[in-house]
Amino acid sequence: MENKPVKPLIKSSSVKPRKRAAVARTQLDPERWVDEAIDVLAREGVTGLRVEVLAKRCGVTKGSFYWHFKDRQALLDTVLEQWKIGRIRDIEKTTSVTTGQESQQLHYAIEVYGASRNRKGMSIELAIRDWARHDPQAAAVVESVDLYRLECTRKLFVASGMSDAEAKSRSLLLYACVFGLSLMHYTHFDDNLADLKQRIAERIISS
Amino acid sequence: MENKPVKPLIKSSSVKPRKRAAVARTQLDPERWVDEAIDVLAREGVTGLRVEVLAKRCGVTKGSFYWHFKDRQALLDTVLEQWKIGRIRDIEKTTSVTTGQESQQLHYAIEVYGASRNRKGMSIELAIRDWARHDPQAAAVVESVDLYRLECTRKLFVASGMSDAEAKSRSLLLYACVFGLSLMHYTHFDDNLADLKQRIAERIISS
DNA sequence: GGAAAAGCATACGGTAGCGTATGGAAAACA
DNA sequence: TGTTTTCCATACGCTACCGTATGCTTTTCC
Repeated sequence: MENKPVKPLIKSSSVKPRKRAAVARTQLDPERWVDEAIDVLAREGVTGLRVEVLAKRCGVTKGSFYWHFKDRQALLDTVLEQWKIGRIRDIEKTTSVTTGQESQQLHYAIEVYGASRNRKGMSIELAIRDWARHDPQAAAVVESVDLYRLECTRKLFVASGMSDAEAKSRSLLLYACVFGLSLMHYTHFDDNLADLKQRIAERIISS
Repeated sequence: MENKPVKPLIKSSSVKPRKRAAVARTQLDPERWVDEAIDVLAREGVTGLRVEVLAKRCGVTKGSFYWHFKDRQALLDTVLEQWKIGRIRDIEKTTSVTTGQESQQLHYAIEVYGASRNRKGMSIELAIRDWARHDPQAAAVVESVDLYRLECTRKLFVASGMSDAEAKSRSLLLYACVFGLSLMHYTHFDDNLADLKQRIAERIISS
């Protein structure tokens, strides 16, 4: 008995090109909401993801939000789904091999996560993992992403000549270390962190 | 111009033994509040740490809370401080060496954090680390604990015959891996997780 | 150009949370 | 026993949220 119009959570990205590109009254599509949501998520965690706060960031009121989304949970679902899609795409890009370069590829994978330019990506990662501690749905998404990642790097280790069991353990060690490092505060542990990281990467990858 | 009585945040644990051990109206000391707070923190994170919720768990109203603590922040401060003290004490216990057994000690350190019996301890750890992402004060506490831990295991690696630089990198790798693993969802990655963990521990510790 | 739909604003009711004010009961003290 | 502290309950004002209802304005479509 829905008396409200059907609200596509993600507008079928097909058509409906808006005639006016620049307009006073901003026309929002759900993607905009999701983008802002992920930004807030990175900064404040899932508990900071509040409808009215988001609306203010978008320059509208919640009247708009509740037109695009059924409720707050619907937004959260979309955020999770979008994150998952983005991660899978990213993993494939990061671990696509040019045969014989598996070691470099693995080093690159580590580097990517540690890079300071990727701070926001890691913030999202951590926020979602914290979210997953209380939310089964988020946990399921994290698990699927984890398994996909682990599988991709496992293949790289195997391709570089390791046994399957060893490759699996290295794969797990790699990601555990990457996320663990982003969780720690070790800036003042040593004055040559680059060397430290280099040694760690070697330990994870080299035979 | 404080018209309120001075409220010791942590009661000078000296005296004032209550005559009646079992009494209808529960007499609460701040320790009780902190214990409950840490429990809630483990379950729900710092944002779930709300005064009235806590009061209900203690079987009182917030009137009691605001007698023991100036405000919510005062409780949070105490929680952080108590956690820090507990961690330092724990680290010393875990890494106190009987010379010649450094390797075993390091294996034990890894095991302790991964153990399922220690689930709550790890939940607190993760909750506080997430807290530290938004709160400089929590970040400072985490950093001091991290540096202390890193230093303790570093000594163990050195004692087992490694160079200082190598010991530092192993120390960092050890804790990063421990925390990283607790952040991941890899249960279905392999059907022999014990073997996987064993290999990882070896990789971290052995020369 | 007029009807229909899309997109948003405004206003409302309701809950949960923080912190204060104040009073009352129980314990300690004298 | 009477007074003073301790400790807690109750009641209040305030803010930040969520979700709904309703109406206004702009597009879209015929």
